[in-house]
Amino acid sequence: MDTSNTTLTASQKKRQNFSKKRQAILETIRNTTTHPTAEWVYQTLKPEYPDLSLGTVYRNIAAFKKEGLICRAAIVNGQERLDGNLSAHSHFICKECGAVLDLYEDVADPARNQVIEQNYQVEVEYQKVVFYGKCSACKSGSAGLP
Amino acid sequence: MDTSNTTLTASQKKRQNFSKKRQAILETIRNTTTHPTAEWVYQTLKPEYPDLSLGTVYRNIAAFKKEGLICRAAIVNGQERLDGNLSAHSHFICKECGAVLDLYEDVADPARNQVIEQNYQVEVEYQKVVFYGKCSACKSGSAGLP
DNA sequence: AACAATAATAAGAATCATTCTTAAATTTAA
DNA sequence: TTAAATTTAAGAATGATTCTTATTATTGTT
Repeated sequence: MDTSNTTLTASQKKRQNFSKKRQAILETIRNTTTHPTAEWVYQTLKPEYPDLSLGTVYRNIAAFKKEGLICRAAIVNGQERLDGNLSAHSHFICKECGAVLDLYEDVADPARNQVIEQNYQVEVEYQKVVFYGKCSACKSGSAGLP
Repeated sequence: MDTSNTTLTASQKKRQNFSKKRQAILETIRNTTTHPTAEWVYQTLKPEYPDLSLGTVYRNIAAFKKEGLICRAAIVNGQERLDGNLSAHSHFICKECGAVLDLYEDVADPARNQVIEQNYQVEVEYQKVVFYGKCSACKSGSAGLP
């Protein structure tokens, strides 16, 4: 059924032609390790794209997540924190200022998922380990929401 | 100053005299392993307390969390899932139906927190491990939001 | 370039979980 | 029982996110 020629589906075409704003939203998320909120992305791009709307940021974030280009790092104080880094890593969340840090220590026990699957008759796709506490800045009292 | 007599602070007194509704909200959360939402608690108690208001459920949940009587198991589909079980355990979240299961396998590595603290100059208070996938019901296609 | 089809956008309304306000009702202390 | 403090119901307000709609931009095709 027509799968061997060079015709692209509408969805494939769409993906090849990112608009400037869409591309900028993705790059902004990829180029930071702050695990930003949608609002932060919007405020960051607003100067360069004065007619950018918050709805566009949210709509593209939803699309990127569906396409697997970005993912959710966490929800902190009711706001989703995004992550453009898809490599396996875990996070530290500062309970005081809300900072989300990347941790690259090995925290996943490969044998563990199998044990869980057997003990509960579930299918484990992935797991997340999140550490909570105070970041170095908040430990020393030099706080301020990043 | 004045700490050795039997006088109780206002806050301590308050805690001794739970209203019926307040007590019922706490017991409802404690007596289920479904990790309910505030709305579920409300709907569950409404028949027995016809004049219960959702605001009362939310207000008491906030108080219980602050007092450490209950905690948050997770946020699933934008809703907080509560946990009256304060013992150390982790959770499995079904990506399909949103079920939150308790896992009692040992997943916390005591040495790990120290490594994280040293490597990042942070203060780790606790960590959470959450497994994501399909629960046994959703694996076999017999779904239905619990 | 001009056209039609498709996709992306800005603006703002709508939604949904949660929090807040207020006035009334209940409980407590004395 | 009376006054002070607490708790509540009801519903308004909030805040993050999603949806709607009309407009604009882009693409593929002549």
